[in-house]
Amino acid sequence: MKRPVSLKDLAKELNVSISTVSRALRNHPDISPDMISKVKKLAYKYNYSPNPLAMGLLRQETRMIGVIVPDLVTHFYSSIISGIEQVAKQHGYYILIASSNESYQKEVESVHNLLRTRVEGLIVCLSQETKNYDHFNQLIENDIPLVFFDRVCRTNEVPSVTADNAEAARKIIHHFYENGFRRIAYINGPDHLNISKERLAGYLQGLMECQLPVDTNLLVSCNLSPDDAIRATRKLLLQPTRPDAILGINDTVIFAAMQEIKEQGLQIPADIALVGFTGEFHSTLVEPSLTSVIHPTFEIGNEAARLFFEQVKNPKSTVRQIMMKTSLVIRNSSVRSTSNKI
Amino acid sequence: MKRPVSLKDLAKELNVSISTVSRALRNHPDISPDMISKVKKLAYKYNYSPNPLAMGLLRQETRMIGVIVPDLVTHFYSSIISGIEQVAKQHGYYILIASSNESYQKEVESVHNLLRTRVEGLIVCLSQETKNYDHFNQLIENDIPLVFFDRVCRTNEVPSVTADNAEAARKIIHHFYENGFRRIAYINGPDHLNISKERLAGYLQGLMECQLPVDTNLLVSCNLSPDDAIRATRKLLLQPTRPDAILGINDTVIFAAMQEIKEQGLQIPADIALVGFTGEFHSTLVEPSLTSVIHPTFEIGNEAARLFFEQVKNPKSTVRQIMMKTSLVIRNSSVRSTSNKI
DNA sequence: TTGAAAGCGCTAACAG
DNA sequence: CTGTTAGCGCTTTCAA
Repeated sequence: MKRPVSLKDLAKELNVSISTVSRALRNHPDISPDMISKVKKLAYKYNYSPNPLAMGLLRQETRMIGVIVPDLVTHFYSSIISGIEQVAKQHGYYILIASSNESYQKEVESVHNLLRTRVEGLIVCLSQETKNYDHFNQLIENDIPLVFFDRVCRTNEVPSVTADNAEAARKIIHHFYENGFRRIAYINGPDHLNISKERLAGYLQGLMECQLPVDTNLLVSCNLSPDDAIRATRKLLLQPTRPDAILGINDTVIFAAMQEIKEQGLQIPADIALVGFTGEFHSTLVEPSLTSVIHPTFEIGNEAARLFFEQVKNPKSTVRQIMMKTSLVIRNSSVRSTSNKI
Repeated sequence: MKRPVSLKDLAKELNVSISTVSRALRNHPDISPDMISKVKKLAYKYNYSPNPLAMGLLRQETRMIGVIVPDLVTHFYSSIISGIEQVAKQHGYYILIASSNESYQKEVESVHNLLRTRVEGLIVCLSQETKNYDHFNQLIENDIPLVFFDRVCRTNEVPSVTADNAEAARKIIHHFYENGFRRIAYINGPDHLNISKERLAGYLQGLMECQLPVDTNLLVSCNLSPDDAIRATRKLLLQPTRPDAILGINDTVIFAAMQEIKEQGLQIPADIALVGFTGEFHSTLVEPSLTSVIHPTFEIGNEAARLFFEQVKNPKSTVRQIMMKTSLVIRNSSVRSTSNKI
């Protein structure tokens, strides 16, 4: 792999100085028009492009953003990443992606590795294990741009974009209620996550508004793995009076629940109705199709990136928290009727 | 965002020269033990880490790999990316991901952008539109490491890793045959893609081995979008004698077919059996669960990265083509029986 | 055992 | 209008 052409190479061939070439390429007013065109022609011929390492060194900027997500293979995250990438590209930035695999340990490592490679800042969704947030100190203290999305922390110091989780959960309860469901269970995620707290709050508020009693037997938690979700589902199904509807903290969890419910020979939604969160692609393909809260993932990515660039431009910019509206897409898993919806 | 500490900073604080610090940090034998420990202690205190831009400039290496995929949101690609990342990490490399969105135009742009950022090479899966391969000339001519996976081209000059598509398709035909299906249709992808050609070859060979006639009415093509797959499926269902089994070039296509078949009130597999390719995650969740050829995606990524580093180490290394074995996972969509499999 | 200087590719201030 | 010089952070001769 031979060296790409440099300004020096061009300068030598034209018998001018490096700075002349540099200036010509950037249309500096001091340079004569024919010098400019001569230089540009040669640059084009050798398809010269400036070395970003040299530029980075000079300007102290790498034009790279580090992005840390809990996993890479969920549609939710890949779609958000696409959204981030779009805005990054518009600004001439690239993104470096690291996956924490839902592990605190790996998240901490990723932060350090990314920082070592001199990304200009980080856009992060916390791992489900993460309860200690000290690994972000270095960023915050040094005014290194940082944005959280979905699973957030330190919201006083760090801008973030989240979905309106409480409102979404609240709407789901109303939807269940309107469709005749009364014993509504909730499979929650780890307690320390903001998404768990917010969705739980919405669940409780929804129950209250519908004047349904809060039955703690209908409230179970799981880590976000399918296996643990199955365990949680079993626990619910073992109740003396079974729930007639289940809300899951996300689609992965609710898919697992669905599997277990079918396994036990129960009908959805006749015996138990289901609603999920985040709207994974296959919601439409399962049988019955899954009612789900759709998150505007691509836009969440867009907004996160925009918040990021706000900080790049102005390190002391105000810490904004953006909340995105979700929408409830009603499919067959939560509606008892003869005329099925999509 | 203040500047990270540099060797210079450390040198100044210790009243020694920059080179001493540099050497001490790398345990150079010339440096006295206590100098070494003094330097290291300070470096640790300020958590110094070498500036990769400076290193890159010096060594002419960026330790970055460009990866171009048709899309980011399919499990198939994200899983391959994870596989690439794992090996890259072991070598201390980062990956820069670009998505072509199945567009030739965007693929060409991505190649140039990535090259501009001085990635050390590229790992690529061609977009479905790509028929002209000139944008890889620059890489090939300059011995810049390049590896293709899944959808490949110029296999004489460029190493690649693919699945054994022909064999996989052949096995599917036998599977259909053994389960009593005789009119086996195939929804193929764009003709110019190697995966289309290879899977078609396997399909034809399989038919021959089972002594089934080749009926060109049962052979349709589509671009890989769900909409076009639905169109192709309709065409098949309109045949005077309907196929009793359909093989799809990938799972996206077969999911679309599944939707359309259900739409028309036909039963799977009673009326029509289905088998897909690539084993997307939701194969197990659809009803009936989908028989599918599973690709070892993570390992494909691993191998692609290994081929990449072979070239990094030895630019003139032999051009190897790696073919990965697939496995046929039999589920309900292709088996007529009372006792259902998973 | 340590320091000085050059150079990787580039820009910008300062001279002509 | 163009050239020279210094410097971004680092390693590596060459000197001391």
